[in-house]
Amino acid sequence: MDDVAAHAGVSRALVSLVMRDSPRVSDHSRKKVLASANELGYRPNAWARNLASGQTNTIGVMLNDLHNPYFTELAEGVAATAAENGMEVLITSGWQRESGEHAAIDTLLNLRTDGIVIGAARFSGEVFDEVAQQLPAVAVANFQRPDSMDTVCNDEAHGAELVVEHLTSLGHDRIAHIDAGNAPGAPERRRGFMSAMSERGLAPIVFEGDFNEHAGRDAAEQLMRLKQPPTAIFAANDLSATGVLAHLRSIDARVPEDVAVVGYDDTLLAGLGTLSLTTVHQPRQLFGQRATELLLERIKGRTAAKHELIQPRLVVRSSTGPAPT
Amino acid sequence: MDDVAAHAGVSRALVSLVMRDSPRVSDHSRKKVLASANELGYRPNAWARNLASGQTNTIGVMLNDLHNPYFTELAEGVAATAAENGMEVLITSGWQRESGEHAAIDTLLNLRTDGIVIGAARFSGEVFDEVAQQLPAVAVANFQRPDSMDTVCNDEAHGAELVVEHLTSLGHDRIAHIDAGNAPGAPERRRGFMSAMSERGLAPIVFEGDFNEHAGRDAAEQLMRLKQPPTAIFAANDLSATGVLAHLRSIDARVPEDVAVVGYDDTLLAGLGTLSLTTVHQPRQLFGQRATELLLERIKGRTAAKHELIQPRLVVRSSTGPAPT
DNA sequence: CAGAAAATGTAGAGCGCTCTATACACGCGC
DNA sequence: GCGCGTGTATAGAGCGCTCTACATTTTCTG
Repeated sequence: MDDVAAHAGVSRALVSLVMRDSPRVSDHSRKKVLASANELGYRPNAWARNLASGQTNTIGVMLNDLHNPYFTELAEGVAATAAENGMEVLITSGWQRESGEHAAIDTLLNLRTDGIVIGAARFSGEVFDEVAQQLPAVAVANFQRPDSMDTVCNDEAHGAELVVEHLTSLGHDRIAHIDAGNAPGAPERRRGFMSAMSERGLAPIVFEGDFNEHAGRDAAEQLMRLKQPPTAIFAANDLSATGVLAHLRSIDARVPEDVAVVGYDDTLLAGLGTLSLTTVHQPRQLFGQRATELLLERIKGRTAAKHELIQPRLVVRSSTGPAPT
Repeated sequence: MDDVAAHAGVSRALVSLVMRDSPRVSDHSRKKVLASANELGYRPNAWARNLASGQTNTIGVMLNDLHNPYFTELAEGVAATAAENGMEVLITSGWQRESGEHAAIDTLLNLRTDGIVIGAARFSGEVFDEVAQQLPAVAVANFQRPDSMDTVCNDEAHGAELVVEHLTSLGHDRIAHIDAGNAPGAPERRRGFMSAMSERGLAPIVFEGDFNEHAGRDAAEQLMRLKQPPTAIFAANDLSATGVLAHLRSIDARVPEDVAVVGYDDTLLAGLGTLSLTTVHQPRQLFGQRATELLLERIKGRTAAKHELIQPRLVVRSSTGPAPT
């Protein structure tokens, strides 16, 4: 910076003002400085800048798992909203290990970004509290709702209810749900399914499963061996639904004529022509947007915790149809 | 840091040594300082540390697109190798826009991370040169091979050759390739296919396509309307192959008895029981590992550019079988 | 055309750390 | 008792920037 100042024949302070786009600089000086900077290949040092200014203009995003589209779309929403507000985004990932998550959050805390978005749920409540105590933070898709930070969640239960509503309106009454045990989000989906069914006076059939294809296939096999097999199967997620479809195809059951199948998440899979799966869509980018907005409020000084619930919507494709009569 | 020093009754320099795990500190002092730091909730400020030390102990990873598993697995490989070497990883994404890529790389350059891994290919050669001039850098999956930085590429052509070899060994001789125009990697796959075919004295059939399901379906439709339809179809990637499968199913052609189908990339899709696609697997984590290793060499002072080619391997599943006689 | 207000530029004290040089204490051999 | 090496601790000068307070110049106003 000193070199640029000398080259342009001005003070270091002026160069600093130019680099920060201050309006307090005349056009003439600005051009002169910019030209010198360009000529010398000068680029402000972020570490020095942030140290001196005490702020980073950066939002840290800590993701549990980069492979999961859920989190990457969340990050995309954060990035878009951050960009609108002139902030940058730095991402760290826990690579699916809890130790990794701790390292990732530590990196961000050491960096003292202006705020942190946490897209992961493996931490215990105390960790959330500890993080929140150090920096403005908001957790996404975390069902613990720590009161020390804001949260943004999808209304899983409502998604399940939408499915039940859709299927019953098509005349289905023997509806089975293949769940995913205690995996994140699964208990909420199960509860939503069960209460939506009982509200309609229907007996909820729940089979144990998981968030993968194999589990879907196994559960479907058991379900179709029942004396009265269900006319509709609501799988834990799209992948699990894929397993269900595979089994149904193997026993020559027609979809949706004999059995209707519903997934959850609206992943790439669901949209494939071969599967064309009715599923529940979550506006995942919106999660990132709301999270960032809440974070910006926090950065500006709000302290009371806010908890938001985002509503999913049903995407009807050709894996569901009227119940067989 | 001053507070911790005062609390522990030592100098600031000693606290600094303790925080950096220096061996030059007695056990007694170390414990005392650590206890004080813990009590006061002290956490070293990364900005100040990096500014003063002139190094960041951090590798920056710039990805074109976080949604693409290709890049996220690359990043995972980088993270793993970086961790082994005691370095941290910070990720920025270009969100599929060129302007985004520039912002992402600028963030990293301003941060002056110890090195940069670039997992994106939209830049012009000059941008690569400019980046390489400022920081040690390595580009992955970039087919331009700028001589200013190291590169790690997958040997796409070889992957295509593996496919041809597999199919011809099964007796296929009318093999069609659905390509993906000039999308990254596609020209290399096409060239590999064509040369492998001609080497074996076979006429390469190439149809225009893209890296998506729709293109695969359209091309398959045209291919199967030929007077002599191919007995094997090698799609541009798994997604495109999914489209091929969908069309074949719609015209009741059996896979692999009537037509063999091969994808590329070995994504989640290929492994699904319903599709069970023979495909080409790329060791994507290995890319990240090699990239990081090259980068560490650069950081240590190597200046001559290295270009590595990583070999893919064929994963045979049930979408390929002996050619119909 | 004086005087105030606005516009523009500058000096210099930090920001929170690292790192070189140096100090001090201790035990060793001669 | 001296010099020496070894193990620990410290002082203090930066790292490259920002920001407050102030200086200087230009413009506006009656």
